[in-house]
Amino acid sequence: MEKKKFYLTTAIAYASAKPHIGNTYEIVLADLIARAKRMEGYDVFFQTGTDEHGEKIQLKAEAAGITPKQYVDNAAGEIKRIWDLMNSSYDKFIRTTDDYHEKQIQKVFNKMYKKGDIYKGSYKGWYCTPCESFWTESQLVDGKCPDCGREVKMAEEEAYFFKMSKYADKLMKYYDEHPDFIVPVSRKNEMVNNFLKPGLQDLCVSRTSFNWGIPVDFDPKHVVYVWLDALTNYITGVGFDADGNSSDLYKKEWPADVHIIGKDIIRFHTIYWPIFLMALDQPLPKQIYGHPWLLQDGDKMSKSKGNVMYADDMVDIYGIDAVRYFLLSQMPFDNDGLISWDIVTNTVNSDLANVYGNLVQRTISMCNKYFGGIVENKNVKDDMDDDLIETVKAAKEKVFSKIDSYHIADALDQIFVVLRRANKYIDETMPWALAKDEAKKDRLATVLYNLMETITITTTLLSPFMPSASENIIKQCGTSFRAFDDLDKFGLLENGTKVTETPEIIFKRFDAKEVNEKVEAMYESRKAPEKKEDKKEENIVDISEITIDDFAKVQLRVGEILTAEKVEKADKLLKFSVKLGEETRTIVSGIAKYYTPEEMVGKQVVVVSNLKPAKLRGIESQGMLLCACSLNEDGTENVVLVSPEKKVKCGSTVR
RNA sequence: CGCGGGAUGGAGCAGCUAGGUAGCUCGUCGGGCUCAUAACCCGAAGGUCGUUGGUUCAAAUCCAGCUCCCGCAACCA
Repeated sequence: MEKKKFYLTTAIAYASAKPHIGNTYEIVLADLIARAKRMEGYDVFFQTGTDEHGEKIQLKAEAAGITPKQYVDNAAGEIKRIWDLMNSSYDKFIRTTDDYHEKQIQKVFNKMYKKGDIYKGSYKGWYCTPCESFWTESQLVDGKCPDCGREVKMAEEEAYFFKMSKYADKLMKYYDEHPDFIVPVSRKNEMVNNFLKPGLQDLCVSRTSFNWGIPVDFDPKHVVYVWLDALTNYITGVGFDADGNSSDLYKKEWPADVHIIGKDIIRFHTIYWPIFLMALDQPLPKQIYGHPWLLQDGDKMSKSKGNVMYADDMVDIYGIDAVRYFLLSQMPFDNDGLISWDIVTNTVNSDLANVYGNLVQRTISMCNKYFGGIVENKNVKDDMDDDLIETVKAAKEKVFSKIDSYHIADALDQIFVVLRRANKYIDETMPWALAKDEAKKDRLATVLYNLMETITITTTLLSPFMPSASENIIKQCGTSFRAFDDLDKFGLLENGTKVTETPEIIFKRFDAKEVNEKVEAMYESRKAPEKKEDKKEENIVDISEITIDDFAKVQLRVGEILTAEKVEKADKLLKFSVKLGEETRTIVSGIAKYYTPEEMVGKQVVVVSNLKPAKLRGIESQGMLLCACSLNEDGTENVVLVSPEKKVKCGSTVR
């Protein structure tokens, strides 16, 4: 019988920075599913890769003084290194800078254009020249600029658009007919209520403001929008051809069985991606699973907060499989998971070392001690065996049904129920007592056989989660992985199996204090060089000296705050009118978290008075308030207004 | 009133779709055992299931209001 195919993908990782442990979760999760499916007998194709275009990468490359291509080569290499380090068994690693991909994107764009789904248009709107901004009809006040009240004119900026709305009904219908399309379901409602019901806007699918992207071949000053570029990897990677000459691999694998993605990009995968596919007359993926995030100290992980946890650092300390285990066991199905060095240490110790590792260790050493390492079932049964055996036999079904519904932590928990049961079985049967009585030798043999059989089956079940550790254990047990079809049977372990004479500890215990010291030292040793690099990369201006003339360009003046109010629908912004000598200006500032409007009124502040006006939440801010900013111990920001030390005349210059 | 999620013993979670004695892991305390990685096994303490009201013989579970957190969106000159 031919094997059923199973095509799964991760989202492709954005090649702008080293992936942290939260990003790494996704590849481990996908890898687990891939391995589990292979074990079940599916013919699995597993694709991952990197997303390498876009303005952000262009800017980062410029800041680093290298070409974007050099930048992404480097970043993609780093991502691939970590994916490999985590022992992920992908079949294909696609990069959006691969030439076959770029060529297909151009074809796809062309095809959509010819079909009429993409049209050349413009950000058209009412343009206020002094304010340099576009307004929609509804934003205008009496037909004039809502900001400055001046005349506006109809203006355009050239761009290509995709007719999203054309496919909206079809997409809704697809949702209805495929209730499992979006997992978890709660996300589906979010998409429908937020985007489909209000009506889909046409999506701008080209950019002219930067050039690091795939050029539109018939209009090369445009670059293809990154999401159209990135999403399409799922078909180009397996050989899709827009002209109809798709590869056999494509014909076999597409549609994908599941796209595994982070919950933050569900919208792109459940709305734009299916619609792009409809436009190409291709079938839609069967399922999108938007997994939750790993939060560090209750916060979304981000580089700016420092002390970010990386997979390779964790592997250095705990080992690959312990890290994989942690990621997979810690993440709830529908809720964000937590991570910290203490939590990892604790989890690894209590689950892997105490329950699993120790069970293996004590069982092997008893086999050696009492029977010279030979495992043999003498069939001296006891009622107390039944519960253990039933628990073992029931595990397979439970584990795989949990994996199928992406309840990964629950699947692991099912296995650990068996392992805990086995530890208890040792206490119930008391092998050391049996060993003292020669007449009970055969009973003792059976007890140890039951334990070894339990270890063989559970270790096989654990192998997709922890491939190399389970292989190691199976080897120490002197046996081999149990076949999938036999996982719900008990008693297939061959008599005469010989365990290793020299068992080695597979999961050792860690001392939380030692781990923390190690981590401290690691962060410390890294601090100095990394800081420099960061500055070079992101804040090139900060480190270069300026001349007095440069400084003279900045006009600082003292202003007095006349009024202050909150900006509607923006929780960070306060709007001020500030008196600067004769004139009064409107200034918007993001300090609502630190100051209330009331306490601001009457204060004298330092204002950058010749800053180019900018629009914030639709309000023009004509200057900037100076604040002293620092990071608190707990990572939160402390922001304090800079104010003249004595009352001075309004509008005084500051130098 | 932009959209959505959450609130369950000290910590992290399950239970809620189909109401009926509140469950798991970790931690704490007491005991047991000695094959094992100071591990393993047993027992105990600890919760009026965010709050108020409603439906019901019966509500963590269904309904309504409220409070507080967290995401998305917007936004930090």
